[in-house]
Amino acid sequence: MRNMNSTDTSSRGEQTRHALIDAALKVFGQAGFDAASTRSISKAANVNQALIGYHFGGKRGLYLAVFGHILSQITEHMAPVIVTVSDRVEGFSEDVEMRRQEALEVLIVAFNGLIEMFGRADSAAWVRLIVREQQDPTDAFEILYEGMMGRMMNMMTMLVSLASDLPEDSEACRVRTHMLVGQVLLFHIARGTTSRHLSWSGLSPDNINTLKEQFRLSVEAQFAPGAAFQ
Amino acid sequence: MRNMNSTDTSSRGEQTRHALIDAALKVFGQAGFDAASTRSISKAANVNQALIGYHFGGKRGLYLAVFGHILSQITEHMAPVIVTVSDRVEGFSEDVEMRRQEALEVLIVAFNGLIEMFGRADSAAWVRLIVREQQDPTDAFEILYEGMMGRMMNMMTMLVSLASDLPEDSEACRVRTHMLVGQVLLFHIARGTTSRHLSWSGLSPDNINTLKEQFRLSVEAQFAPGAAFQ
DNA sequence: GTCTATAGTCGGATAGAC
DNA sequence: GTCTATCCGACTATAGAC
Repeated sequence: MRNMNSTDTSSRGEQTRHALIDAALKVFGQAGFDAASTRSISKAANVNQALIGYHFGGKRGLYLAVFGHILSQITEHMAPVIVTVSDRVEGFSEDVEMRRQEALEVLIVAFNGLIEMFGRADSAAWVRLIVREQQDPTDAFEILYEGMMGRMMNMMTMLVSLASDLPEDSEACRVRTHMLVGQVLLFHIARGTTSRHLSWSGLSPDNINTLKEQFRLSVEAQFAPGAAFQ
Repeated sequence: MRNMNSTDTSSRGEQTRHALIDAALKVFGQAGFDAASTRSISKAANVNQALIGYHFGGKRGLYLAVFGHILSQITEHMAPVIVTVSDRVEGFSEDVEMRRQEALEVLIVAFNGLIEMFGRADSAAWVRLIVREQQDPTDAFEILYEGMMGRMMNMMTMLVSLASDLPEDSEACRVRTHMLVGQVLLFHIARGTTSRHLSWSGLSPDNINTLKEQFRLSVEAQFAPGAAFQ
């Protein structure tokens, strides 16, 4: 029954690694790096505490491995969105007004991808970890930013530029892109205020749809041909 | 030289309390509740470690006292804004279109107050603490929400309602208000991404002005009479 | 109200048997 | 690769002198 092939991803060691990363994601997300103890993580993973040292070199190594895992999950989810965007950008019209309209549509598609990703049930733990890292970024944040987030921000900036009159490399364009991201992400970041002000507990599929709908309305107004989007 | 009056706010004990709260604000903000040690706080405050127990009952008590301090600072800063808003709302025109325009102006004033408050140099430490509490709120967050943030969110919601066709108690109105807050706050919350994507280190007065300017443009577009703000 | 000293706890790491 | 046992440092809280 046991598979001796060392490349088998279900070998005993691999199972242990997976169990630890999975448990660490939850425990680190819940408690933060310092408050999370290796004892509680190993207990949640049903694995011996000493194995954290063996497999990851220590608590910090496990933490970084968790971010590697988050990166692969985000990449997996956003890859199709990025492909769609790339494809459609290539086919954009030569006509300025038409291109703006096309870019706006693609922009909404891209942000919907973002909203859906963070609407996934298992993303709540990621968000906590990412938000904590944002406060003062360490190597763990580098993994995410270099691996995916930077690319995504640049893609969004390009779409904002194409959907407006702002040059892609202008500060205004980047600021406005950041603001759009803020419109979406605050619901995930500021759980405390969200749940009280909106009486939303967590983010149900209904809540996600409301978010997408209201975001679309907001963006369409901001990028309307007549809008003072200079 | 020494003042024996027990109501004197500069008595030795008061000085100690202040020094501890001040140091705790910085250290808790930097490291988070668990990673911050009472030793490092008392050292930063130039005060004996045992005095945390004496004055605040323990580490947790000091943490709550810090939030009380943040609340008083926020209240102090936002009080004049709230007064201005209240005054101007009372004088709003009967005419629907005019009132929308007036409400939009006041809305921008209110948000500028928010932007300025979080632009203050000393607010960086608050933001860290507030963001951490948002993840899973405790008594400390209650202090802020009950004391100020809930009131502010309701005020913003009222202004959004008056500046649009959305009923004040509708979900859409609250969601859109939340999105506006997100547009502003992400710059403070997501330092890691902000600094990389915008090449902003911290938030200089120039950055704050850019923020206010771009926010105004965004809001004017969203609330333009022709906009699909249903 | 302040200080020193310490009790009591817990956490991360690791040696060494299997 | 896994497990037990343990070391050792760091932490909070507090007793008790001043």
